[in-house]
Amino acid sequence: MSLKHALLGFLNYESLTGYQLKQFFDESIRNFWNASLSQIYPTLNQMKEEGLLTMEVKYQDSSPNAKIYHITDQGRAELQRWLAEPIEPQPYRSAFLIKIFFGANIDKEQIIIQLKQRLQLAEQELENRRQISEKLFQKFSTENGLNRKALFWSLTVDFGIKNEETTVAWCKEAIQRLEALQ
Amino acid sequence: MSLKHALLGFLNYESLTGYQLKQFFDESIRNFWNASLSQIYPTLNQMKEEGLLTMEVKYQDSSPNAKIYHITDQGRAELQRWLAEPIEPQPYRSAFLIKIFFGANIDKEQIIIQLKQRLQLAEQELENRRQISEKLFQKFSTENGLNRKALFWSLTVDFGIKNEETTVAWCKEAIQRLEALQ
DNA sequence: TATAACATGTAAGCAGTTACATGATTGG
DNA sequence: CCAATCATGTAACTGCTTACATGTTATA
Repeated sequence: MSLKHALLGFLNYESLTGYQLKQFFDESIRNFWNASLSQIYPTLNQMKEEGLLTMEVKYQDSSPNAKIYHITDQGRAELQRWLAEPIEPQPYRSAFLIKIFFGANIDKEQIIIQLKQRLQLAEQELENRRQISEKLFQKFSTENGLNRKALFWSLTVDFGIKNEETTVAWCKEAIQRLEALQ
Repeated sequence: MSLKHALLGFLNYESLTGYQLKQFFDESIRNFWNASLSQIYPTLNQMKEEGLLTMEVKYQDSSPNAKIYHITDQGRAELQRWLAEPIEPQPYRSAFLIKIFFGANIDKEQIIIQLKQRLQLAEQELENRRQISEKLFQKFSTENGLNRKALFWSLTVDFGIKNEETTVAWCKEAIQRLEALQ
């Protein structure tokens, strides 16, 4: 389960609560792995049972009690193992491509409308990720380029940018090909 | 559920058994939506209950009895409705990008190995999809280009090709950037 | 003689979503 | 006074995967 390893990844940098982990997800890896609090909390509990984490209750005056999770040696070992393990290819699924595939069943104008929506979405996402990329460089640039951590982060952002660019290009071409259809 | 609509899409062209539908999946949309027989059979049953399909048993001498499914008017209406309905963006998930994101936790060589594996996979897929594309053109080209159905099919194949190309380019760049790291 | 192709399913489990539940503190 | 932020969960449901179950016919 990748969620577990993502949690281990963050907790290997610093000890955090479930709530904080959710914030880290939202600020960094949301674009390629999102998780809800209602999934994070039970997963952390389970990981504690498995010996990957330990938990410490922090009593707070000005806010509710919080459970801080710490990674264990076993957890660190599991993270390393997973990172080095060869990838198992994930099946790709796209409901949108099913629509395109069966597009001959409806008016081409209706498909064009959907392609234009998809294009707009991709353009927004592209702009969004370009901004993330720029912030990353502003924050973590050193005289020899990005620092080690930020280099890896920027690779994932670059992947997103390249993919959105591809989607934009494909949508535009698809719209043209359909408009050329008599 | 997209699976239902994919099944409706195929059954709108011709009546088929669950087994045949699986073959259609494997031959056409597998690259962006796969389904197992153990998911297809119960889904067809459910769709029959919902009035989207009717079922007819075909007794065969030379092979087991088969259940042929026919789309109903209600099924056709549902397919049209779904095709015209605006898309709800699907969350993208990539365990591989999580590994890259946390790549600073292990030796860069280990990440490079994984990137090279990913690159090889993408190159294979790219070759594969280019062949599919060529076959499509050989089979369905007319004097004004592809016929209507095949045009939509080719759009989905093109999407795959463009994406694999992007992945190939990104992997190569990522490997270079990591190798340049001292 | 075995295995691939034809043909249909059930049952258990997993990962993730959505809805529901509780309650304090801070800022507009 | 209301909404947002902080903080933790449970329960039901959905879609999909994996393992199991059954049986015939054609082909190598």
